[in-house]
Amino acid sequence: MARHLSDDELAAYFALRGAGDRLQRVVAQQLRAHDLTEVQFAILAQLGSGTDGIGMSELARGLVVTKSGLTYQAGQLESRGLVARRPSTDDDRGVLLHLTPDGRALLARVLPAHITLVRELFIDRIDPADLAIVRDALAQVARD
Amino acid sequence: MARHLSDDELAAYFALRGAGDRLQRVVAQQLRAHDLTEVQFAILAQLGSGTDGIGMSELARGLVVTKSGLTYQAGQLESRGLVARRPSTDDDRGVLLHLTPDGRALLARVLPAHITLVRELFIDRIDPADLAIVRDALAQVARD
DNA sequence: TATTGTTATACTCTATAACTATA
DNA sequence: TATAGTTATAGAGTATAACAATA
Repeated sequence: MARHLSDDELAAYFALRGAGDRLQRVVAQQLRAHDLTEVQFAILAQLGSGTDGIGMSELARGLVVTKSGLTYQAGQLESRGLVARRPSTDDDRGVLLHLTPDGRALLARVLPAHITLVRELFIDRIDPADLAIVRDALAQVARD
Repeated sequence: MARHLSDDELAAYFALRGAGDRLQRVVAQQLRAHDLTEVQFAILAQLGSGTDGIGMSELARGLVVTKSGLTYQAGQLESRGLVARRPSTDDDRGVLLHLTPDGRALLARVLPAHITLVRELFIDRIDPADLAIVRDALAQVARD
């Protein structure tokens, strides 16, 4: 078992944490301007990917939160008219969460700003020739 | 202004967020086994870098938290005997926070496990030839 | 029996503002 | 006046456990 990290390895680790933290902080700040937290944005983004609505349990698993935590956040978003609950047709226990038109409109306003931020802070700072290497390397880290 | 991200760019962004989130989640889990939160670990790690103690305001700025937030966390750590407050000699308003022997001992137990985790999850998954590229690229993202 | 979703509840953490003391 | 640090306080968010309804 290795007992230490070399200077280069430590620098790489700090760079990863620094980049991840920076991006998270700036994104959170941008979302706050739309009165959204990161969790709420993640919910809207998930719901925006499909068109059919997503069950509460499945959504909670995908976002790595508890069911009760999601119930709370869904309530917050529902009270603002951004999402709505619909009973599931296949499973009488189920509830499908989906975007309202207002929710979809908000997402459509927020996403471009989000993308611009990602470009400014991340993509545009990396030599295009290196981007594939960075992508593949980081994908390995996220891999189970 | 660019209005979208290419598939490759999007994949790179997801990889960065995925890697950052993954690392944060796993590290938090490991720290929880020592009854430490990430903030508390960050405080201990900062205090462990030097030997002289750090002022509350300076520490709060470094960790991007408010003074009152740090007062709370310092109180948590102090009640567990991991840190101690000492009045500053140069500035009668100041308080220097420093590690107790117990705090230093805990840090000495936690750090190797932390380093092993970083190696397993990050360093060892990247081709050594690519590590410098990843490091430099990510350092650009963290840069102001 | 297991799963879906909600509720009640308690707890942790964070920030704001007010305050004291010193620079 | 500004800064160091604490305190009081309130608010947001999260998890646990108990619950009802359905699979």
